[in-house]
Amino acid sequence: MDQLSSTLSALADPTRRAIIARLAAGEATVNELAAPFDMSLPAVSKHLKVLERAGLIARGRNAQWRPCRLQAEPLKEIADWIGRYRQFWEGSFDRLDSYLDELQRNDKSNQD
Amino acid sequence: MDQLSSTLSALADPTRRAIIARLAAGEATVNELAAPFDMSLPAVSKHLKVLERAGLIARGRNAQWRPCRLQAEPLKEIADWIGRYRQFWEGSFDRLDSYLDELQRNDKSNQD
DNA sequence: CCTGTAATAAACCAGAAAGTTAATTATCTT
DNA sequence: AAGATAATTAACTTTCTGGTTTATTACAGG
Repeated sequence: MDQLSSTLSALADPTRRAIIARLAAGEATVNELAAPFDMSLPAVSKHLKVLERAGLIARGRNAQWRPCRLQAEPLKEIADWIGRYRQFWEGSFDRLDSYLDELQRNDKSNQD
Repeated sequence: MDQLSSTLSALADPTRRAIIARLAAGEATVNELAAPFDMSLPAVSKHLKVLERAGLIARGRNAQWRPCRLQAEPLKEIADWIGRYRQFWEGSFDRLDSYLDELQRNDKSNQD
């Protein structure tokens, strides 16, 4: 799966977004991350694996703990993608102008 | 499913993102949208239903055609969510400062 | 060395997703 | 009324997802 798709699908789950939000406050162990959820530890462990495979978290090692930390870089790709459509939700816009702008931009960054 | 999750999961598919990109250039019928893909028409029809349920497209009616048009408003919610993490991918940052900023912001817009 | 704690792995299950082909509906055209 | 075109619906298959419980691995400390 491409990077953008795997980042988006990793984020398309409220539990995983909550984990990201928690990690924005700093490192945390698996048990700490799991505490707020009404869900087994292995379930949280699986969510972490999804986030890890998407490159959104990294895991260290400290004795029997695996502290997780946020790796936000993949979010940039989403921000970039969505930025192309900003004009479509921001107030009024002239569709033809928008289209022409888009075509011009496409000289450099295309696709998707 | 919550709005943010359904928008993110709708976008977590390259076919659907390509459809969005196409619609940014203006309305299109189902057959027009399906043309670039090596996939049956019903498959595309299903993708459109996913996008519609996420509020990302709207469908009109013109004789036997159902022209689709982009509705980008749900993207705003993603942009807002992701904006909270901008500091984490933009160059260097001081984590404690970031955290404190975040806490302050949370007085107003919380969750997720 | 045994026990407790942190975490992952394995095996399993139910339901959702993404595709297929064949059938159906709706509309225009002649 | 018949036929062609646009699109959806139905029925089905396969694979993925998100959860469970039980078992296993890895480490710390008495």
